[in-house]
Amino acid sequence: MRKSREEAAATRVKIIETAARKFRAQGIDGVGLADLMAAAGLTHGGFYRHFDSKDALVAAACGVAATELTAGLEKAAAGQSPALRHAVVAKRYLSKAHRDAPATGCPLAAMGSELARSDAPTREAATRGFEQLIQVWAGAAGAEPSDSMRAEAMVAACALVGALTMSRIVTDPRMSSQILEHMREHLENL
Amino acid sequence: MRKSREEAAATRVKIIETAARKFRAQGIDGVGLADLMAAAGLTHGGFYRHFDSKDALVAAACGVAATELTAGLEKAAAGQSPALRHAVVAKRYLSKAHRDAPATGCPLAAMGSELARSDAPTREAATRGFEQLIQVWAGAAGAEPSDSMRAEAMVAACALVGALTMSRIVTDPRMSSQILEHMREHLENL
DNA sequence: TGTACATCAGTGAACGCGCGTTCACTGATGTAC
DNA sequence: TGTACATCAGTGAACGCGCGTTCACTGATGTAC
Repeated sequence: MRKSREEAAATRVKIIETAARKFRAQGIDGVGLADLMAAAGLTHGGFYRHFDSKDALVAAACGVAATELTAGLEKAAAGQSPALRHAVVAKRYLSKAHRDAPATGCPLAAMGSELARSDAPTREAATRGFEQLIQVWAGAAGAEPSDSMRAEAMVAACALVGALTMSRIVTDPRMSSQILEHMREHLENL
Repeated sequence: MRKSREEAAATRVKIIETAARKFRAQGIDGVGLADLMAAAGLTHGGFYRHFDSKDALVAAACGVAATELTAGLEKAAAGQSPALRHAVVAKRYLSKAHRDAPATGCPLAAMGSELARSDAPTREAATRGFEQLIQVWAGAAGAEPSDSMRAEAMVAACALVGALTMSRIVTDPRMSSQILEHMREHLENL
C-alpha cells in the first residue's frame, strides 16, 4: 500500500488544507484527528507518518490559512493607491461573506482565543500571519514602511480581527452588520 | 447532607465564579466539569443540581465575567471628562497586567473565537457584555449617546478586544507591547 | 412548640463515548547490485 | 535492464484516559400538622 513520494506529499498538503478549514470552522479542540483524516479521505492511523502530533498540524494549518488569506487580500489590493488599498482590504475583510465563512477566512479571527493558549510553534505561525496582515495594510511589498505607518497598520490589523470576531459573536444581526460597517468607515477614514 | 437554601445559593455563585476564572484561563473546552467542581471545593456529581448542562454554566460564567470587567472599568472612569474617560479605559484595558491575567480579564478577548461557536444563550450573554463595554466607552450612564458616538464606541470596543487578543497571541514580547501601546495612542487620539 | 415526613444539596461510582497516540501489518515504491 | 530486498505510506484495531451526564444514596433542611 506504499504510495510514491509525490503522492505522499500531496496527502500531506491535503491533510493540512482539510485541517485549516476544519479548525477555523469548528475550533481546534472541536476537531478530532479521526474526523479530520476521514474528511481528507484517509484513515486516522496514517496521521503520524506526516506529523509528530496534533499540535504540529495546528501550527502548519494556521500558517497555511494565514498565507492564503493575506495572499487573497494582497491580490485584491495590488497596485492601488494607499487610500484605496485600505478601502479594498477593509471592504473585503469586513464583508458579510467573510463573516459567514469562517472556514475559509482569517485564522486570527476564527481561532484567536485558542491561538493565545497554543504552543510556541503555533503562536509563531500566527505571529507571521499577523505580520503578513500588517504588510498588506501598509502595502510594503518592497520598501520598509515608516514607524508611524507600521504603527497604524498594526492598529488596523488588530481592529480588523476584533471587529470580525465580534460580528460573529453578537446575536443581533443588525448589530453584527453595524460592527462591520462602522469599522469599515473608521478604517477608510484613517 | 442537604444544605440550606442560603448555602446552596452561595455554592451556585462559587461554581459560576470558579468557572468564569477557569474558562478564561484555559478555554471552555479546556476545562472539565470534574476539574472545575474540584476547584470550587465540591465533587462533580452535584453539578446538575445547579445547572442543566455545561453550556448553561458557560453562559452564566460569561455574563458574570463581562459584568465584573465593565464594572471595574466604569468605576475607574466614573466622573471623568469624555476625553479622559477614553484614556483611562484604554490604559487599563490595554495594560500588560490585563494581558498577563486573562483569568480575571475580558471574556471577549479570552474566549472570543470560542464564543462565536457557542450556543445562543452564551452568545446573548457575550452580546450584553459587549454592549456594556460600548456603554463604558461612550460614558452613557444616563443619557442615550448620539448615533456617531455609539458608532465610535462600537469601533473602540472591537479595537480593544482585537488588540488584547493579538497581544496575547504574538510570540515576540516587543511586538506584544507595541500592539498595546499603539492601540492606546490611537484610541486616545480618537 | 414539637413531631413526622418530604425534600433536595452534595457524594461517589458508573455510563457510553470520543479523544490523541501506538502498533502490527500490507504491499507498492524505491534502491542496490 | 532485471532481480532481490529494504523502505515506508496508509490501514484498522487497540491503548489508556478524561469527557459530560446519570443515578442510587445520605442526611440535614424545610414543611405540614
